[in-house]
Formats: sequence, structure tokens, C-alpha cells
Amino acid sequence: MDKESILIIADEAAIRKLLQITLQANGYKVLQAATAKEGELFAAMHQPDLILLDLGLPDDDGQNLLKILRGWFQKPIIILSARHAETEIIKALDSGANDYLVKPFRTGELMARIRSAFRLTQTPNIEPILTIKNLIIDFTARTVKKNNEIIKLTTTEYALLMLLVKNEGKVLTHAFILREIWGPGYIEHSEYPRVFVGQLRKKIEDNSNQPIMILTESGVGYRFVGS
Amino acid sequence: MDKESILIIADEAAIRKLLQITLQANGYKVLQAATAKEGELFAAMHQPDLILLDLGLPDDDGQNLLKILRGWFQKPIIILSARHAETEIIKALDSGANDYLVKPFRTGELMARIRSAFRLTQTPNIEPILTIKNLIIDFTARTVKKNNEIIKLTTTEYALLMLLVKNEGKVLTHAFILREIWGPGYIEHSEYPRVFVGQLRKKIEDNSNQPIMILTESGVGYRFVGS
DNA sequence: TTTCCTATTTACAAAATTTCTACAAATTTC
DNA sequence: GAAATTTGTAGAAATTTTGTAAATAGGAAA
Repeated sequence: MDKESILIIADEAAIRKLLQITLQANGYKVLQAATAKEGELFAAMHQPDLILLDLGLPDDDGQNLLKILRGWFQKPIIILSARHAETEIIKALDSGANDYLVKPFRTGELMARIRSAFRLTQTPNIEPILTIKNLIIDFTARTVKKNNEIIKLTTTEYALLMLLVKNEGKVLTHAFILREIWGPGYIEHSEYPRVFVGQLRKKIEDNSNQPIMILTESGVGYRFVGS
Repeated sequence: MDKESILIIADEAAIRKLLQITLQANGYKVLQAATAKEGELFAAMHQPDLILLDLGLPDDDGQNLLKILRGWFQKPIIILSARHAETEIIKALDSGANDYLVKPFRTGELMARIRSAFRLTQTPNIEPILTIKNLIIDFTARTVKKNNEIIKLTTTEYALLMLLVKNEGKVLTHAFILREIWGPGYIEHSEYPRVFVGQLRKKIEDNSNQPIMILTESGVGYRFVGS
């Protein structure tokens, strides 16, 4: 097999250098990014087999970048961080991190955890660009095109569409949608999905009063159909 | 889904007790073993969904037991150990451990790592789909197809169909159906099942006046036949 | 500051669904 | 076979749920 490629996203040059040397000595191909923006871009461009993510980044919170990456990146992400607070660790793991090492870490252990992560995950990557009906969704650029024109979606609209698309064919209950997008404290606000589904339909459906993509399941929730 | 079962293999009773309480509080079913021999036996007997293995065991080295278990046990194994030497950690991870926590560990972090292990080892889900006659019922998507076309069912119709399907072959009395779907206060309303069975038949039967799936047991109730 | 954009609320019309009713059809009982 | 009971069915009425527009609030950018 080809050498596996690993993307390092870390602010400090010293850490990157250390990792680069160790990883290369262990036969991996190494890519480096110093900021969140660069990291996201490189991940999309080079499709690495694993990401080492340092939470302390200059331009964005690492926890946030992790969530964004997990929107489409299926391969292992291992967190390296000086933050040793339990809440940080739990948050990262629950956001989809495969492992979390507190700095200073031992390189031998890190290598073993990388091997373990590779062994445990053989998931095929989903395409970062998805075409559904006349929609083209680019997960990396976070853009949605309809008939080749970029549609302007707000944060909430985009999150809702992603949720629907990721669960294509399934009925998503109001409670589920509310929990996923607004948080568990908003389960009562069944008017939110109503309003935002309405706005989304106006933007992505040809006839928003005869929707063919976002269907309503009265009394239950909504369902996205793609084919 | 059913509660996931976790097998604790640890020498010290205090650790086992702590883990038992924490795990149960998080909704897991707990099994306990105090020795390597017992652990191996319990793992084989009960087929737990995850094993928490403490390396310090009285009768055999935990590293050894890990290798033996990995000979046939595919589900996650998380190591808990007072041994913090890097070589121990590397050895365990390379022997197939999913994770390694050094004692004393934080229970919140352990719970997050357990969730992570379950999430990562989830086999790309084989959806629970039921095929009966020319009906295809997808429970996770909450859809019912007849001749490959999705049938639109209302909440009550769907609930009624699920009740019938779950009790395939059995006669369900009017009282039972009313209690299950409308609640105990509606036992007198025997007209409800009548109306809704009628609506369901129109949607799922080929000839609703010659039903072959939802049969009437006059004076008693209804029965769903699948084969 | 003003302006702009988005999220949150609110209100009400429209649509869907459940409940209720009446009567015809079928089945059981005598 | 006739009467009594149970079941099927259609549709009206009541209720719930959903769609939609528009007002309000809040926060970031100019």
C-alpha cells in the first residue's frame, strides 16, 4: 500500500517539526498547516488519511474546527492539546475525535495510537461534493448551488440542510432536529423547524408550495428525498 | 436499542464498584470478573459489547489476557491501568486495545471514551428492514413502501400498523389496540380501530374489501398475517 | 451611530388529521 | 331465516399541525 498521509494542524512550529520528523521516521507522508483556515483547506485539497489537530490555533478554536471537519471528513482525527480539563476532552471526543492526547505527549505512544486509529477505521470517505437533484453541495467550501448558481444560506439554514441531507430518506422528528441544531433545551420550540424549513424550501425548491426535496411528515417531522 | 453490556475485568473490588455505579448511571448493563480466568470465561459466555480491562490481575498478566481475547473478541476493549510506562501502553495498543487510560482516571472522560469506542466500531448500519408480502417497512427511516412506492401514513395509521406488525399472527383485541394507541381512557371507543383499520387497508391492501394482511376476527379484534 | 443581516417571536390562514356520526354490509345468534 | 350484533365506509365536524408573512430583537459591520 501507499504511504499513509497525515495532516498536522498546529500553531507552534516546534511541535510541527517534532511531529514531522517522528512521523516521517515511521513511514508516513506529512502535510502541515499552521492555522484553522489552512487546515480546513489542506484537508479538503489533499484528503489526508489522518489528521493530528492541536486545539490551540490562532484564528479559530480547535473544537470548532473539529466539528467543521467532522461534517465531511470521516477518517481519524486525533487531538493534541495542552488543555487537560475533562470537559475539553469530553467535548472533543463527543464531537467525533478518535483520540485525545494531552501535551506533552510521548511520541512512541502517539505512534501507537495512530496505528490503532488506522487499524480501527476502514471507513470509506464520503465525497466532499454531493449532487442531489439540481443541488450541488460542497461540504468543504460549505456552499450550495442550485442550477449552478450559488445559493446564499444562513448558518442555521445550512446546518438544517446538512442534517436533512445526511439523513436522506429518513424521517427526522421535530425533537431530533431541535436537539441537533438548537440544543436539548429547545425541544419545545417546534415553530423553529417550521420557519426554517419554510425558508429553506423557498431557496432550494422549484415550487416551495409543492416541495419535492423537503417533505413534511405531518405530526412527526420532515424527510429529505434525493433520488 | 437494548442497553449495551460492559464487562469489567479488574482485581480490586473498589475499582469494580466505582465502575459499576458509574456505568449503570450511564445506562449500561454491567458484568464483573475479578480474575483473568473468570474474565475470559465471562467474555465468552455473555458476549459483552465492550470490555474494560485492568492490567493488574492476580492470576495472569493483563497484556496476555488482552492478546487471548483479541484472538476472537472483535468488540472494543479499553485498558485501565496504573502502569504508565510508555512501553506498556504501546504494547497494549498494538495488541489490539482500542484505548488505554492510566489510573487514576476521570470517570467522565472514561464515559466519553466508551461512547467514542462504540461510535467508531459501529458497523455501517444494517438498517432494520422488514419485508412482508409486498410491503417494505424501514423502521429507522419510518417509511412504508408498497411495490417500491412510499405510502403516506398518518401518525395513528403508522402506530397501528407497527402494533399489528409487531404482533404478527396474534389476534389483537379492540381493548388492547385502544389501550396501546389511544391510551387506557379510550377503551370504550371501539369505533376508532374500525375507522383506522379501514383507512390502513385502503392504503396497504390490494383489494381493501378482500384484505389479506389485516384480517378481522369478528367479536374479538384484528390480526395481521405476514406469510 | 446607522445599517444590514439573521434569529426569534407572533399571528393567522391553510392543510392535514383525528374524532364523531350515521347508516349500510356482514356476521353471529337464536 | 330473522333478529341482534358487529363491522365497514363515507363524510361532516372538530381539532391539531403546518405554512407563511411580517414584526421584533440582537449583534456585527460600515
